[in-house]
Order: sequence, then C-alpha cells, then structure tokens
Amino acid sequence: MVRPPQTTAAASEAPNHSDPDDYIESFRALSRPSVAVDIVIFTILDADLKVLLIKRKNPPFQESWALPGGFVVVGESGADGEQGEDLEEAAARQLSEETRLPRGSVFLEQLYTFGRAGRDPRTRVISVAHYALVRPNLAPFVAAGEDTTDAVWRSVSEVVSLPLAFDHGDMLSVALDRIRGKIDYSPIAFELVPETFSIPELRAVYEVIKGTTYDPGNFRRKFNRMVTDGIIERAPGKRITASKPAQVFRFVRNP
Amino acid sequence: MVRPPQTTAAASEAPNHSDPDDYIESFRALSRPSVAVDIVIFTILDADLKVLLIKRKNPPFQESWALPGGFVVVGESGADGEQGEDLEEAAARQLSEETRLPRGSVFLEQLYTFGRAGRDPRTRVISVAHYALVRPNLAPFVAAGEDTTDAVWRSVSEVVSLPLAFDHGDMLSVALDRIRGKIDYSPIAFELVPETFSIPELRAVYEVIKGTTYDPGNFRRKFNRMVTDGIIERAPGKRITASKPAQVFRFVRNP
DNA sequence: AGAATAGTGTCTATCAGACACTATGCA
DNA sequence: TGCATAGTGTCTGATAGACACTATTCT
Repeated sequence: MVRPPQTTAAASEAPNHSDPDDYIESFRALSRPSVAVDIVIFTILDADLKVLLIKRKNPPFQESWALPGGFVVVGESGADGEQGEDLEEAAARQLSEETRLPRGSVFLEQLYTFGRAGRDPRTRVISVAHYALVRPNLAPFVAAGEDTTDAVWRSVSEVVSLPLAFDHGDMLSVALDRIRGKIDYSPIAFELVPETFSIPELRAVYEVIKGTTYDPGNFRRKFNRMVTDGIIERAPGKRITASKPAQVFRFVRNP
Repeated sequence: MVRPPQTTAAASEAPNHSDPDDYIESFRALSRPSVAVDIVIFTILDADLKVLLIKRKNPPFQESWALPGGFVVVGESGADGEQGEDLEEAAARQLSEETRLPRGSVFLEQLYTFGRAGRDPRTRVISVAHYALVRPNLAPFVAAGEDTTDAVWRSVSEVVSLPLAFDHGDMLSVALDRIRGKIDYSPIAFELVPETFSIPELRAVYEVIKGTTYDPGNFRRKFNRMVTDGIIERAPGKRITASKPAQVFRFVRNP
C-alpha cells in the first residue's frame, strides 16, 4: 500500500516569521491534505426521490453505505507543467465512471466543501461535495447490472434515517436543502424530467422534491405563464397516460 | 525556503488496479494539493459597498491587489492524532488576523471552492473561498493604521474593473452574486448595520447591495410586517439625522 | 419659516391558494 | 357509459410598486 508522503522537512524546520514569503511557504508545506470529490446523485423513480449509494468494501466504514466519490488528480509541478485536473473535471469523471452515462447528459454543480478535521479517520481529507440530477429516463441504465458497478438507487426517505459513511449524511442533507431551495428560483426541475415533459410530470417533480402537493390548476397556470414568456415551449406529440393524454413541452435553454 | 514535499513514491509506483484499496491509496497520494482559504470581506462605508484588499509584496502577482487569505493548517496524523484545523476555523483565524476584530463579531460563511489547475502558477492550490460581512461601526477599526495590517477598504465599484491576483476577481463576482441573491430571502442585511438600526439605514444597505433605489414607503411597510412577525423589534432611543430623528430597531435572532 | 427626512395612507396590478367546473381518452 | 386525469375559469387575500400626503425635527 502506498503511504502518503510526509512533510517532515516542513515540520522540523521552524518557520522564519521575519520573512513573510518564508512564512507562507512553510504553511503551504504544512497544508497538504488529500482532496476528494463526492457526489450526491439524485433521480426520480416511481414518484420517489432516489440517491445513488455505494456499499463500501474496505475500511473505514466497511459495509457502510457511502456516496460515490474519489480523489482529485493533482500534478506535481510549478509554473510550466501540468497541475492535474480541475475540480469540475474530477467530479465529471467520477460521475461518468459511476453512472456510465455520457458527459453532459447529467446536471452537475458544486455543493459545499467539507473539511472537518477527523472526518476521515485515516488522514486529513477535504472533500468538495457536488450534486447531480439524472433524468428519470436515463436512471434505469445506471446500476442496471450490479456487475458493472456496485452503485444502487436508494430512496432518500429511507436513507436520511440511515447512518452513512464519513460525513456523507451531512452532504445529503445539504444537497436536499439546496435542491429544495433552488427549485423555486432556478430551472433545475427541468433536469429531472425527460427532454420533453407534460405539466403533470413536472408537477410530480416539484411534489417529490418539496414533499407537498400542488393544486393542479394553480401549478398549470404558473407554467402557462412560462410558455408565454418563452421559457418553455410546446413540443410535438402527446404523453400517453391512463386517461386523457397530456400535451408535452420542452425547456428553452436560452429564451 | 521550505520546499513542498514530493510524492515520488506514489508517482513511480504504478497503481494496482486489481486491488481497489491500493488503487484508492495511490490516488490519495497523488492528490495532495495545498489548500488555502480566501475571504471576500465586505462592509458599507459612506453609502458605498467596500471590500478589504491587500497589496501583494511578493511574487507571483507582486504589487497586485488580492483578497486576504492563507493556508489551512493540516496535521499529519492517522486515526488518533490531530488532523489540523477545520475549514471554518482557518477562515475565522484568517479573518481575525486580518481585521483584528473579535471572533463572532463578523458574519462569515463559506462561498465556493476554486480549484482550477494553474490558478496559482507555483503549485496546485485549491482555495475554499468564504465571504464575510463587517458592520459599518466596526469597519473603521479595520485597517485603521496601515502599520498594523496592510489591508485597505476599497470601493467594489472600482475594484470590479481592476485585475486582482490569481482568480480573486472571480471570487469577488461570485460573492457579489451571492449577497445580492441572498439578501432577498435571508437576514444577511442585518449583518451590515449596527446592532440597532433605523428603517432608512436598512434601506440604504439594500440600495447599496442591489444597486437600485427602493420606495421609502413600500420598504417601510415590508419591515413593519417583520415587526408584527417578531423578526425585528423596536429598540430604545432614536437615530439622530439631519432632520427628523428615526425610530431604531433590533434584529431578533430567534423569534 | 422652510428644508429635509421620517412616517402614513391609498390605489392598482399581479399572483398564489382554494375550489368548482369542463374536456377528453381509455377500459 | 363511467372513470380518471387533463385542462379552464373564478373568487379572494396577500403583496409590490407608484405616488400623494402628513408629521416632526433641525437650521
């Protein structure tokens, strides 16, 4: 097993506080945690909000459920060379490795950075948490065969009362707060329906995320305003339901 | 000058992909950037939004203006020992070192993590940006004598068209977006007035941050509702102005 | 007395919530 | 034909914006 490098040089040499750059440099040497990226990946299946979890095979937290994640690839270089991958790159790579979905087909955004000392018992790890939204029509392709990856969709309502590895429970809470707040003033709901969708389908997304019901008439009126504002537009075809088929719409990315 | 430690062991040994833990460990060894904390510190002085900047004395970006910041202290230990300071601790320490204001007297919150490869030309540095809000009655104590610290309050309207060191210009933009959005649905405006304040004073905060004017009557009505809702309460005394003195209020933290 | 700003009242357009009602396709 | 759900219409209360007006203190 590869051991993390030791900062013996920095630790043994006392910083020279009279030279500010020396002072800074000594702190930089002392500040070399591992940096990870963890992702709270949501989808909606069976009118239920799901999160993608992985069962850990190794300690610590062996056999616990955890969020997908991994370490950021960092190059060792100065001004000229490569310094490794961007944080968004690391998150996108992790996301596509875990879901096997093509890049760009999944909404991905930085969430919050978790860096509490001791959050990983092995060594100091700072994790830049992200969240992702997978359209329900793509979700069945994720974790389809459990032989490809060990990831499974689990109901959020069950998972919140389940101890997750590390501080992943906190990450899930923060991610839930984020999407519950953000759905009201940003178009993230359109990331949790197929490219074309009916108003009742969109309403179901709001109801699942907010945990309340919406009056069908009032909800429709709100999105009819978005049609006249050009934010969404009618799409050809109809959505077949158990009764009367519904008109489908499409989100206009740059109205 | 202290050199950053090299991860020669990890770089020369090929990861053993058949053992997942070995694989992970090798990535962890490869993922040891420096981690910094930078802070966008706002206040309002002379009816103008200000940000605290520092003139860099050393390369890179020598003589450029930069945000206050510093490296996170990270311990080298496993399960039992100390792993260093939390991110919030690092930010609070940096904030109090730079402003000399007592802890807890300044609002401080994590903003976003900037980790683009190459953002620091020396080595890979990932910076967890924060923002802080200093009450205007405390602001004059900050950077009062330029002998204590080298920090100065600069007008945001000037700074946005000024090249800052590293990606600190991006940090400022993100921080501005954040407070402009958040002032509408969270009580952060109360962090930019003295503990007691008049309605016109509070209105001035909104006007400076949003860059618009508010109708005095309509604005007052909104905050009168907050009085009846117990979010703010009348405080004794009056605020002396050039004309009619104004009633003062106090924010009720837990109504 | 007059300037300046605090503070009140009123009209209107917009929008959310509640809810009754109509339309249409499927079993 | 009846059921289920799509889709429409209407009433009401809350609120934001525009703006006219009154109140109080300082100079």
